[in-house]
Amino acid sequence: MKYGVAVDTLETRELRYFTAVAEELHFGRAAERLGMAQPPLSRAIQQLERRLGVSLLKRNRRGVSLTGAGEVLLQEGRAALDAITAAARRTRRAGGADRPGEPRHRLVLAVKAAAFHELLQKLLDAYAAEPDAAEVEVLPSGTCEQEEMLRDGRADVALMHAPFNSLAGFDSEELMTEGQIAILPAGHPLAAHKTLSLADVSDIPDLPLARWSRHGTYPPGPGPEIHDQTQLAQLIALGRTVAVFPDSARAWLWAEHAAVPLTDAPPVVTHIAWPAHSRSLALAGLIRTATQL
Amino acid sequence: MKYGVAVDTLETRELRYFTAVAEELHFGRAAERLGMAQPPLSRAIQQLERRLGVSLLKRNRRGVSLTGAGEVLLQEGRAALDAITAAARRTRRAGGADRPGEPRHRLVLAVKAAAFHELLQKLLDAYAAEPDAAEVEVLPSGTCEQEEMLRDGRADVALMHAPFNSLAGFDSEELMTEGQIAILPAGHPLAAHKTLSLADVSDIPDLPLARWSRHGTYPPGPGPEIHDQTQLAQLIALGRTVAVFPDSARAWLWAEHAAVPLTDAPPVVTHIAWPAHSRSLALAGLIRTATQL
DNA sequence: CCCTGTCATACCTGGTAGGTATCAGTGAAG
DNA sequence: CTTCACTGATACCTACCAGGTATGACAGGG
Repeated sequence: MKYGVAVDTLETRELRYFTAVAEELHFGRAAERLGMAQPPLSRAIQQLERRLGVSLLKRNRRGVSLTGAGEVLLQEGRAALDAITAAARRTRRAGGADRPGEPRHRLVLAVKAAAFHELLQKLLDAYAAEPDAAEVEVLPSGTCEQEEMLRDGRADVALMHAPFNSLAGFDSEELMTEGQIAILPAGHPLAAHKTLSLADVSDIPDLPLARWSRHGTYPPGPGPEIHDQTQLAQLIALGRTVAVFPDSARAWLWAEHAAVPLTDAPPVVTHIAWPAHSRSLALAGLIRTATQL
Repeated sequence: MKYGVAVDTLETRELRYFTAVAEELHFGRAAERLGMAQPPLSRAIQQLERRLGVSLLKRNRRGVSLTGAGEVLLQEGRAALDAITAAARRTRRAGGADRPGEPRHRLVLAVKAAAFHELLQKLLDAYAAEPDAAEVEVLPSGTCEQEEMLRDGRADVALMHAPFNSLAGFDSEELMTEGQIAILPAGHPLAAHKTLSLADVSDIPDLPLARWSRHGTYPPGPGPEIHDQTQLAQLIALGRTVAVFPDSARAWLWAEHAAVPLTDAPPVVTHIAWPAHSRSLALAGLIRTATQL
């Protein structure tokens, strides 16, 4: 009996296999995705179920579906796999930094592409002036992708916009709060208003709200599909759409744009966020700098 | 070349091995703790370092110490191992619950032993009255151990006392806020005061503050070492110590005790907290019940 | 009724994890 | 200076098991 102890442990391989099957709901496709043959995959899952003493998949005629325990393992397994790859990435990033003078840890800061201009600039400048500042790599991320990047170790720290980003699972500090504005074509009648409400801009007949891409998919609606800010700026300038942004977006407005404050939009809070278990000195320095801005 | 792809992945075994060595700082002892011989352990760590392309340990004459990258891997690896065992535990707990009627997920609620009496009672009663309530197992935990229990899957949800527990890394909802009181022997001169300050109780000559155990160790100081509330209650009754508690501790005071509000003690906020990635319906129900108390 | 698509089973093979024996370096003690 | 004690590394071997191929069992659809 080699097992019988340590049944509360899973192997990385098992997590990867199960996740693939649970996502594909098809052993053949999952095996293909994993770059292996189907039979060993079937067997591995069976062994996993036997070891855990739990049935994870319902093998129906024509396909596979998850049991309750399977759903739990999919959730928890993804989190665990993220933690594992994060460990590998961060370790590798910290490596090689031992010999040349200081342990000059490189920090990766995830930032929503084309946001936080001013704040980011100030932060980087202030931090670079610190005596023992680490090198900071700014990693542009797609819409609301920062959470993933922190979780899987691509980034060490991120600037986030509550309530758009979820701070759940991270440590964070509040940096600033701002209102939101509607960005309209300069010539539009509504652009003349001193203020607007969300209701005012959410159904302007000729100006549907733009829809941002998130992981390649778009929320439903009539508006144009957008995946970068320049694109959006152009569509607004052309009088084809309207968008709602935090106040600091004024920094990149064009002459053809008009900004009108929204009275009832929730305030946007910018946070600096990082994995709760982080203990890096370099990170601590960056956070200190940020909160003292 | 079998590797060359997927270098950003670590095996559970490798994480366990490295963690053991990093904690013991001694290959022999680590191997013993892992129940294996020393040579394969040495080799495994070497392979790990080669795969990551990073040196993790400094092999000095007489023992081993961690490099910067090693420190990072120890931190991140512990988090990953916790996530892995949490996945196994929670999956197993969810198992077998598929067939009998509803997927009757069992929830484990971690509670600091002998705290939250009233609130806990109300919560359990209210939740049990819900139509599709899961079975809730109350898991008593030592001082400030709830975080670990959530992290490694022994618990699904916890009641925590900010600022004593750190909510970092979890999702949480605030349940109640209360002041703190000093609990003194009834006959003591200070017991006659209407209010006290922290300074007043922190150095009463004849009543040193009690020191709570945390993971078997005690903070330094002159006071008696305490590891359960009954013990403490008795020592206070005997006039040997004084303690500071949230207001709700009045529920378990003895006749020989006197409670005096503290004016400058930070308020204690009771939270219900859970892993941020949790998606369980049963958990959501419990949280909803808690916030509506 | 056959054909197709699905997952499971049977059997084989190679890589590798882990064991034992031993080496090699270093500090302490005599 | 020599020797001993204690450390981690190396050499070599074996057994296990992960993964491959071939095939079976079973269900639906034409």
